[in-house]
Amino acid sequence: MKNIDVSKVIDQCDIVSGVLKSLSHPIRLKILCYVIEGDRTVNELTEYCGIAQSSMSQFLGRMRKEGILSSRRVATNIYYGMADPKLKKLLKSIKEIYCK
Amino acid sequence: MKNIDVSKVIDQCDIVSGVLKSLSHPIRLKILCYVIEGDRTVNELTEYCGIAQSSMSQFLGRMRKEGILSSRRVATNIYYGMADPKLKKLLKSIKEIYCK
DNA sequence: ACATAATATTAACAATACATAATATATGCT
DNA sequence: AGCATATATTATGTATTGTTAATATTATGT
Repeated sequence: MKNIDVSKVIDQCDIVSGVLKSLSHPIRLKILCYVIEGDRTVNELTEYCGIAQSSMSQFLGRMRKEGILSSRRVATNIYYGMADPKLKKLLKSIKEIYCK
Repeated sequence: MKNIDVSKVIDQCDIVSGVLKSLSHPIRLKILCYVIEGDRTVNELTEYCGIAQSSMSQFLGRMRKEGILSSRRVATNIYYGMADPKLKKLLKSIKEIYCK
């Protein structure tokens, strides 16, 4: 196994902890775990998570601002998708570690 | 590459997001990145992070309660170490993803 | 142009987290 | 027993975050 070297994480603690903050809320994590399977509309996500539409919109808006989600409009629907390849990798790792 | 299957993450979103919350603060992340290299005393961690002793103690106490850090007393010093192998793995993954 | 469906924004409040200061506890030394 | 050092706890003010309700915007269909 490779040597443990977290020095670069330490240098970037502010940035990385910010990213992780996005995953630190159960609904946000649930959103991301759903969206990683494919783009979803706000409506789909709202029903899936069982929360108020306003809350969902705020969560999505926040994550879009943070650059981890992207959005595209199709008629009246807006599809959200994963915008950050690193986060995609991280979610997969999380699944590997916590769900086997 | 293996199929993406995050269904189990979804089942455990509450638990997993809780763990990630611990990494979502720059100082807590810094602490963990330092401790993963080997057990450290409160004093070492305090100086390393450059924060007040009381703050450090509260961060450490919190993470110990959450079960991600362990502590053992040696004379007047208390050494903190990683208590959770899964978190250890996760930190390594984070390093892989964000620091290469 | 109007009604409707989907999404976003704003405001107000409650809950949580952080920083700081002050005090308390535990251990070792003399 | 008394003192010094290391660590923990408590209390308080402040900031951040989450929730809810109300309102606004954007696009579609008639």
